[in-house]
Amino acid sequence: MTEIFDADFDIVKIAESGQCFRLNQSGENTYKLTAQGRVLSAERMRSGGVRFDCTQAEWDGVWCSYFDMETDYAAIRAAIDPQDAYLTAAAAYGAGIRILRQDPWEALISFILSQRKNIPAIKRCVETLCVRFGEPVPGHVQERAFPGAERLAGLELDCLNGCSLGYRGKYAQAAARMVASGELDLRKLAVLPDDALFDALLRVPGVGKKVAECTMLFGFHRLNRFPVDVWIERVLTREYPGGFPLSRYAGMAGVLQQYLFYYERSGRTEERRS
DNA sequence: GACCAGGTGTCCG
DNA sequence: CGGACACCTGGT
Repeated sequence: MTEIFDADFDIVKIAESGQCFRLNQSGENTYKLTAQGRVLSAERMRSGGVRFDCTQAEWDGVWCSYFDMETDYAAIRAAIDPQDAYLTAAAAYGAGIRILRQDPWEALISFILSQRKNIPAIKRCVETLCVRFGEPVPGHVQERAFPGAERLAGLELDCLNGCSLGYRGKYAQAAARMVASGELDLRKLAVLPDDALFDALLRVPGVGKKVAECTMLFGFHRLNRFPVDVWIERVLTREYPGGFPLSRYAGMAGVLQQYLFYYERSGRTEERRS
């Protein structure tokens, strides 16, 4: 067991933030995450802390980095323009969200599958892929890891489409084959500058601007990226008709995007106005 | 049954 | 080069 106390760590908000699809509520106060070839349970304590069912060594070696504990999110919020009341409110509301360091491959496929799907549907098809094609997680009978590129690359399209991927099945298959063949080397992409990484991702079928941005932010931890989906688009037209001041927030735009996204999805803005 | 959901590729003008 | 439009599938 490891317990952390950090005002800037809210497992509920992270789970609801829509950045990852394998962190889910498993009990009244517990959440379960499958990632890093492991399963982690987290329990919210009355004390305000979060207790994990892992050793201190496992926390230090794996999860501390996965949850991006080295980034100072309070400092990012402190950098927000105090004149920007909307962003200030969104950030206060979303405090506790962190950008996870997800596996680039898993993020790439997950966001390819996300297009024109709602979050429950995305979670369902990711879960089905894992159950059918993923390797068991060591030490756990039930849990499956996210299937590797080689595994997906070897599947017939029918097998993929059996997981409710719809027209995205052929995209996922093509991406898997690019990665499995080495045509798309995610380890090499990881060291590319932002622009080059973005261009490389756009070459994958089914990856457009939005999916590339999400893959960069959530899979490659490029905190400067600012994915614009329909929710963010709504915020931008309503609150930032003159444009969002991206240049002011170099290196942290992605974090602010998460705050805006979470705030918009919560419906807080509408409530305040009615 | 029409319509939409955290888009993308394609085809028009 | 911007703007329609189709696309799988599950839910309202």
